[in-house]
Amino acid sequence: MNTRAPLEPLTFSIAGVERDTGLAKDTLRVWERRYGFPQPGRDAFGERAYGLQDVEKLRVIKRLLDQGHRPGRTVGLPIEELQRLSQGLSGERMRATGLTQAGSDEIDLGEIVQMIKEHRAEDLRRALAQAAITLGLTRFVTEVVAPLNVRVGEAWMRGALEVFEEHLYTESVTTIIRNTIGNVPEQGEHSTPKVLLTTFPQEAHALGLLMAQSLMAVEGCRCVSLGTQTPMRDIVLAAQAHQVDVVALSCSVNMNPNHVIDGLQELRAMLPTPVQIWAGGSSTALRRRELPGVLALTQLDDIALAVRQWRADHPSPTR
Amino acid sequence: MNTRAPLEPLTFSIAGVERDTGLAKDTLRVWERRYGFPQPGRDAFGERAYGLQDVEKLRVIKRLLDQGHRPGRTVGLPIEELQRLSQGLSGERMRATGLTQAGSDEIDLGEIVQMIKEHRAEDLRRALAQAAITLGLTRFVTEVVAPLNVRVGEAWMRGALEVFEEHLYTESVTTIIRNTIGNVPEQGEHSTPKVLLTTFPQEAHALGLLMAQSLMAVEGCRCVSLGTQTPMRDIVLAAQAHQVDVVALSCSVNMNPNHVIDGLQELRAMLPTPVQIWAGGSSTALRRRELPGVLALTQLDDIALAVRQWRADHPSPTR
DNA sequence: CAGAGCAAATTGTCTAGGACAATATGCCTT
DNA sequence: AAGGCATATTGTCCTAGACAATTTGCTCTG
Repeated sequence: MNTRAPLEPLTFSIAGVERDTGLAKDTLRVWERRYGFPQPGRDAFGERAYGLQDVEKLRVIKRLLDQGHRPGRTVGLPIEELQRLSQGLSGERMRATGLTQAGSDEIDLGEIVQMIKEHRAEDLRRALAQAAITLGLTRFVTEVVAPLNVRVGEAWMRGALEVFEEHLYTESVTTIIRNTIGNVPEQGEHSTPKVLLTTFPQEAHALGLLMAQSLMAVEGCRCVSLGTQTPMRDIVLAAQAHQVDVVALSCSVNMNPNHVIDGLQELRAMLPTPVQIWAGGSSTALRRRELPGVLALTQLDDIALAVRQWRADHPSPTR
Repeated sequence: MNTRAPLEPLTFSIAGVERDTGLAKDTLRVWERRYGFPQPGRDAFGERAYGLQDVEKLRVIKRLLDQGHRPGRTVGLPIEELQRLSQGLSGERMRATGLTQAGSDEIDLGEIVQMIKEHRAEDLRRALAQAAITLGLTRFVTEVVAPLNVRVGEAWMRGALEVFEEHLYTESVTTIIRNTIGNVPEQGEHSTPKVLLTTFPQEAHALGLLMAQSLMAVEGCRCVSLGTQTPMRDIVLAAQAHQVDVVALSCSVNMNPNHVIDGLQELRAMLPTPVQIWAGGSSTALRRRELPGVLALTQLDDIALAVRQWRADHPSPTR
């Protein structure tokens, strides 16, 4: 009925693994059948009990799959081999996409990561606030928060960061961005485009949404945010009620790529044609192939471009 | 491999229904087996195809379940009966809990509810911001937000408010409170008590936590918020890392009362004695019986009292 | 009459292996 | 090289049974 959470989670239930890795229960069972991995033990009730090592290996596999590897060639490989693949590819990718540990020249990101690890909450908040003021909201989000997210995410994957440390980071950044958005002058009733921001029901990650909102606010959009996890039906109802020009969805890596694609297509079918759909975030589904009627914004910079393109296509009639 | 989303979604796949209703696939199948509802047709491939009416009825059922109804007595009932139940319960509860429509004398809460229903997003934000400035943060939270939450909750129970309308309300209030907290002068490094704020993993409701944080900030506490859903283990680690005096938990009605009690007791056992535990929110568990070593704050006003009591018990040694 | 204790009913999630459509891969031909 | 086609891969759906966790309803007791 529920997942027994022992004080020391030596084992995970299949539901727990689904939560932690994003791999569906059916998938986990079929991998076990086909590839012989993972091969969880059984608890007193005959139910699968995954070890910590299994879960970690599954996380590595998940990342490789997201990068284009195939299950048949990765699941079943020893962990060292996977890490080699992971290393090789990430170096590859970094050079290919130019994703070096880039970031602002003016702000020392390493110093900020250090503050997180040393639990200097007040210093962290001050440093972030300082950076936001110095750089302005757009550069703060693109040059500080985005690369920090990458670093924090990687540290968390490596196990170098505790959950509560990541929570504090997220909360601090959220506070700073929200405060700074508050200082952006409010848009007039007739400025365009009007954008509805939210995430799908499976997506609980609020920070990406907030980052998108901040960039749009700076660009002069009228933003209506519903927060995270809005049911499909309500996204459609809200778009109609608020008469928005664009529906913007944030999809993080944690989401199942198939769910992202299905969701976007279903949404496209339910929304009237003039309403555009913009999908952003780090979900691999957005990089895979183009979806008709959906604009994929794979980088933060794309947001400003999309806004300008929209304005070029929709010249204001009365001014 | 994925669910075919027809252009006219006359039917939904089981995955689509899971997305739209939040009911797990396993649950949908077992309901069909046990209660004979829903009884979806089959598509060309022998897979379940749910009709639009089924999905709508399932949504109503889901809402009733969230309000405490039991599946055996709701699933299988005709739709009219369900709607009658939906109407009836909210009146019942209102009288039972004595939740009269109290609120600020100076702010017209009915007007604000009206704005939510009419989707006047900008007006809503303005009215809330206005109220926050006029009344100050403490009175805004206790006299405007708290009673509004009750009204919005009631309306939602009655089905008079759509999910997206509730989302917009929550998002708007969050924005205003966070902006206003930003204006509270920061506390010095030695002000006390230092409070860690968060919620248990099952509790996703962020607004109650934010309200508590705002009242504590006004009272001059040093607040460290981890946001919602921190694992038990990390609450303990964070309390130690940040050397807090108090751990404050927010528990809404949505939480299972037994989980609340178990969680609090477990936490009490893991935290050192000098660290106090304050538990607030509308969870019924807090009203039931006293827990040793846990301070239950059943009303918002209790927060200020608790802070003052703490200070009386812990006279500042160096000043 | 409130509360404690216990049996019975309810309910969500797990189990097993089989099936198959959608996609990706490999090979052959031009 | 580029296009077309057979084959392999892979995620999700299917059925039906089982059972632990919780809730409900009853009875006994102070």
